[in-house]
Amino acid sequence: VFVGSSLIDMYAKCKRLDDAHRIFNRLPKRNVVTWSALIAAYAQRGCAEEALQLFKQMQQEGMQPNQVTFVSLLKACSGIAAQDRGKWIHDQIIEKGLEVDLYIGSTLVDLYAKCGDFKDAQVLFDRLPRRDIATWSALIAGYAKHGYGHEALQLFQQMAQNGLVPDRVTFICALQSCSSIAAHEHGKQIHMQIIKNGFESDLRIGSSLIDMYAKCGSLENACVVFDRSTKRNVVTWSAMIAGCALHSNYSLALRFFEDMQRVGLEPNCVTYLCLLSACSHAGLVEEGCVYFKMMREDHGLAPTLVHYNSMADLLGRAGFVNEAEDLVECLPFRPD
RNA sequence: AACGGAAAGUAGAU
Repeated sequence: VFVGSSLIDMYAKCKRLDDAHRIFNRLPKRNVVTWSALIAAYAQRGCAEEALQLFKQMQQEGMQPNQVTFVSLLKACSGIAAQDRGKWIHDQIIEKGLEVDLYIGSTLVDLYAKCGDFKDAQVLFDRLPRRDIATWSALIAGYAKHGYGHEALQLFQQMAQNGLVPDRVTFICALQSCSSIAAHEHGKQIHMQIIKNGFESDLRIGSSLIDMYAKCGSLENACVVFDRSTKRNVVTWSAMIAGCALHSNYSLALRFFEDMQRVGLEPNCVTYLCLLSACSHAGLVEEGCVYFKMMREDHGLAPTLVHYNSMADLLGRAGFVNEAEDLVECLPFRPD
């Protein structure tokens, strides 16, 4: 049973869910870990229906779920914002008296927050006997995701008052909260805390900082963060190009686009989207068309629906309404 | 042997 469960986990972590399920079907003996491993695998890959289906099958066979099983099931529900299904799982958790579990509590907060039900999320949060940094982050991220930047930042401060030290995830959530409401001063303060906590060289924190400053109106500070950074990857550069686009600074965007290639980095789909956005904001139709071609011809990147959308935006903004219409009609995708 | 907070950081329109 141990070997079988490990095999399922291994195949799942190699993204080979079919093989994981095949192993599962062939096992002569299964315990709660075996079931939970496969349910977790589906939940993590966003296959909520499969996870819930397995749970029903598990119950039919009389196998009792444990904390881990429930956490994975809740995650499956929150992944597709299925509050009704989540509530159904929640009821069973209450029946078993498992709501007090730290992981289950945090995942429940995450579920309600992701679904935008802040009333239930808050009530639950308040009655949990144990909370850690992930519990707080789940609520903060939920508020930030739904555009409640002020509430998110307030919680972030409250968390510190409760003696909890933010980690990378919490900092990124806090920075995103600042971005969403252009809270420049809060952003600067959080930046100082990041330095104090030694996270400034983190790649993800770095691009979040660039994004935050640009969205808070300071392309200058975004450039300062970029210049001071010691590690940069394609996301760092793309965040910078996105910032230039937001500030309608096409020439600077182009300079970053060229420099990133000079240091040996390949632009990806998002990089091109940032660049197209820069062209669009600057009204540079010809340049935009050049880059649209270049992404396939020079970098082997097939334009996706969002790239076509961006081109339609570019043409439409510049007054080429007919051309934009033609583009939408010839779309190799279903338009959204 | 299985589990929680980041769409794990960057992009369009509104």
